[in-house]
Amino acid sequence: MTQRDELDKRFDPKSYESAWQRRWSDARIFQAEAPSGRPPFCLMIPPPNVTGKLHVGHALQTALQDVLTRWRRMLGYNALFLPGTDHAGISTQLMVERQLASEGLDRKTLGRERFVERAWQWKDLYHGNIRRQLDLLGASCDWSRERFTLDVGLSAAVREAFVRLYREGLISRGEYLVNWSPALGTAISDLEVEMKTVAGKLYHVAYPLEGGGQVEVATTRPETMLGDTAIAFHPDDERYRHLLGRAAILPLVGRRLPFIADSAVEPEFGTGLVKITPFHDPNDFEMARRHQLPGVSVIDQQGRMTEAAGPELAGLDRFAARNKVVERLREQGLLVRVEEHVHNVGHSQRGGEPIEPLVSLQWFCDVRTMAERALAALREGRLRLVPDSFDKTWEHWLSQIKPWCISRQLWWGHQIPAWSSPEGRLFVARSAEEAAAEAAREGVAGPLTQDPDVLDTWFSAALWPFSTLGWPEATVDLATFYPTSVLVTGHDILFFWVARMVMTGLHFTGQVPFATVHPTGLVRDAQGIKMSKMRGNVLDPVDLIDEYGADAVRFTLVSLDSPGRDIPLNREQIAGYRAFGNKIWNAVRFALARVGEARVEPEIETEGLDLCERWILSRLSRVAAEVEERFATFRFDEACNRLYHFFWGDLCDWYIELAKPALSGEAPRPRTGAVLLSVLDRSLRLLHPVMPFLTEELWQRLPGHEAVHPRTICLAPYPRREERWESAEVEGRMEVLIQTVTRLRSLRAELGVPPNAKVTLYLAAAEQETARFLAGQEPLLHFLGRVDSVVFGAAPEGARRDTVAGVSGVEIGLALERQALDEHERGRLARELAKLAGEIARAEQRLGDPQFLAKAPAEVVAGGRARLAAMREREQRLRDSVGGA
RNA sequence: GGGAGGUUAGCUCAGCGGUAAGAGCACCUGCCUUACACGCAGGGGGUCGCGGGUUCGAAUCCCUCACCUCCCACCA
Repeated sequence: MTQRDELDKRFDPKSYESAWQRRWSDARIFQAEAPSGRPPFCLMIPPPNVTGKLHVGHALQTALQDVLTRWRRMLGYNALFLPGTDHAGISTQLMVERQLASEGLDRKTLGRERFVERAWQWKDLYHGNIRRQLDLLGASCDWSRERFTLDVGLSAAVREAFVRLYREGLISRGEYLVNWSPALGTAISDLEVEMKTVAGKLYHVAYPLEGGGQVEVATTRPETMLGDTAIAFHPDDERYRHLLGRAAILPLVGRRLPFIADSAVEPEFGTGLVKITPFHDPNDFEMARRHQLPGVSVIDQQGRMTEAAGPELAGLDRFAARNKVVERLREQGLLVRVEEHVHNVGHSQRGGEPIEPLVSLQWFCDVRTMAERALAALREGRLRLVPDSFDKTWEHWLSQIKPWCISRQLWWGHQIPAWSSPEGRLFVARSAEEAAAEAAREGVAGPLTQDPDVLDTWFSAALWPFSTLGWPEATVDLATFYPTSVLVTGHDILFFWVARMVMTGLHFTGQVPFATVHPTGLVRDAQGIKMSKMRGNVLDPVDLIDEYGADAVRFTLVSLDSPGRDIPLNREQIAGYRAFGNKIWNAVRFALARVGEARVEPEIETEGLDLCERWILSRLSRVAAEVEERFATFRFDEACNRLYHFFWGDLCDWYIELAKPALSGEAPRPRTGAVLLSVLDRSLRLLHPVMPFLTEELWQRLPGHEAVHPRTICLAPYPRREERWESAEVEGRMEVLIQTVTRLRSLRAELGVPPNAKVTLYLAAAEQETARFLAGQEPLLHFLGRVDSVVFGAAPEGARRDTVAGVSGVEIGLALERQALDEHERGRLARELAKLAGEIARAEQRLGDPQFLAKAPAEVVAGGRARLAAMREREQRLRDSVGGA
């Protein structure tokens, strides 16, 4: 693509991030093919609210989705990351209503048609925001395939699905008790009800018995008693059995309440008698059905008392009515007592107020058989949740699923494709024309009116994996990309969305819509506390990107995705990964300045290379294998960890340092520059799915990168394991060098040798071969250990000596002027000695245990012996140091 | 009431039978060593929630308890 010249000393993500997103977009790099000869990889975005703003949870999911997509794309898949947005019925409608209110308007006066127009304007106004934010994050979406849940195609899919389910008898309309949100003015599904623990009161009320006497009934909602139609007790409850066939008189109203026996009653609670209010309590509704009891609606859709509640209360808010009822009962001496009572009350998730169970005419979807198939899919392994910790939750929820209330009394959404005639005949059809035609066929005259309700937003979301690809039409996209590959989404919408997609997917396409689901945790603040506006601990991804760059934000989020865990996000960590970006930047800057005419080589063989080059290639192959394995198993945290330590530890701390003498001509080695460039090329490619911008920016500047891919790193092959590069022997030898240098540095620091002091290093190795090897590394020892001369052989009397940890038989010594150990150092050595003595004792005991020798594997025993020997050697050295001072 | 997960360094978390327990950040010491002070080198710090058990060997497996999170749930 485009290449710029100088690599600025300053690492500034802003200088290239948005530019690359634009170039990728202009070049249509992320546009998927259909049809295609390549294997498909397809991932659908969980459509965010079209008028919303992305939060860090979205950023996390998007980053993970994009890592998977970019990784597969680089592996040669025909990758599709399909973006889109959701019309989000309730919340969008609320936003538009709020806007209207600020203009002194409300939706009722505006009328439905104009209100919906306003909502579309609102949608158009905000629509671009989501894309802008996804672009900032670096999401490699195919925007030519963007969808919106309320667009023409998806609306057609929704009507098709509805009509089919209706004709199959799985969707029906009826009057049932539903969760009603008075604030929103609509029914909501069970999932949208949130239980909250509240401190309430339990009122004990005396109900007079017909023919004298009274019984005591306990209730938390006295206002509903006006709708009582019976009193129930447990069938085994001896105390009340004699009441069967008798009746009580409802206070304040005077209605006759028969007694019924039902095992749903808990005899231990209260008095063991329950007042039955069929139309305002779900239990009572069920009980009333079992006993053919009538119901009375005493609360309306605004949460106010109805005429049926009597003239005094009619029109009063339900909570005001509660007080009034209590007052009247007290006056009449029927209030026995009131106790404090902590209990759970269902609240409307969106509206926030206590829901009111009430009876209304709604549409329901019977999902039992679909749920069974969704359960079977998981049990049979056609669907996998990774991690599988949600399997049980899935099982539990789906196996006791109840009908889904899919109608909403809103205006923004998919209007239900059902029309009724003046006489009330119902015609469910894909369009008004189809409904009219059907009515005509049936000889029904008169104008048809469409059901005013809209569908639950999750109904259209449930079709997302296939509706976005053109279903119900048999499109090329559908054939190419369905079923999709992976779904990544927050575990909080497992039931709202994932389970429903699986159900509808199986029902309409016969296939699980995705083979694998990766439920992510919720992003929390640094202390692990949920982010909320009220607490003021919300981090806005756009701010974070502005401050640290998208790559750092992505790397942080992705590296925190541990299985089944929530994600604690803090700025320090992001700053740490921005520093990693800076490290990468500078490593490349170093290489560009030093490699001369060398170029990236698409293929590299280890023949003729020196140890250092063979070592870094061996490490590179291993990290490629590890990363591939971790990506494939959704261990993004571990993948990031390996990449980070490989690049910073192996590549920068060691290889680049080791390459310095070679590149400056002090200790030339064959092809160091080419290896360095080629390793950087592969490293950038390995990192690209997580840090797309930085890696593209730098990769484009590597001389010879065009040989890997002519245009972009996005399409360059993802590096894989190269077994021919791997060598345990090479890594073992390098380990000797690394440990020797490390020990030398420690010794210098421990002895307080100034950085610029002239020092002679004495080096002795027990094994000939090791000695020869170290002798060959002399120039590197000078450079890395900052010593002036190296003498091979035992250190002279009086020198400070030490053994190299982890490498038996290598001894180093520093010839220094004799000086007394200071207190600090003496203390340190004494402590180390004591610790070592303890460890030696433990190791000796273990190795002396016949049980251990007999039962532990030979390698473990051998390893223990070797370690013991090394510890004894070190102990001796330490004694010498302390004693010799 | 049922279920799931957690309790490891000051903080946030990895590790989940092999015996010296890891990372990042924070902290301490010394360094602007010719890529990087968003850096380099060195270092301190943990009886792996408590108590039992299994095992030659347990942070890792089993059990009890404690505390914390979350999900589901019709004691009015």
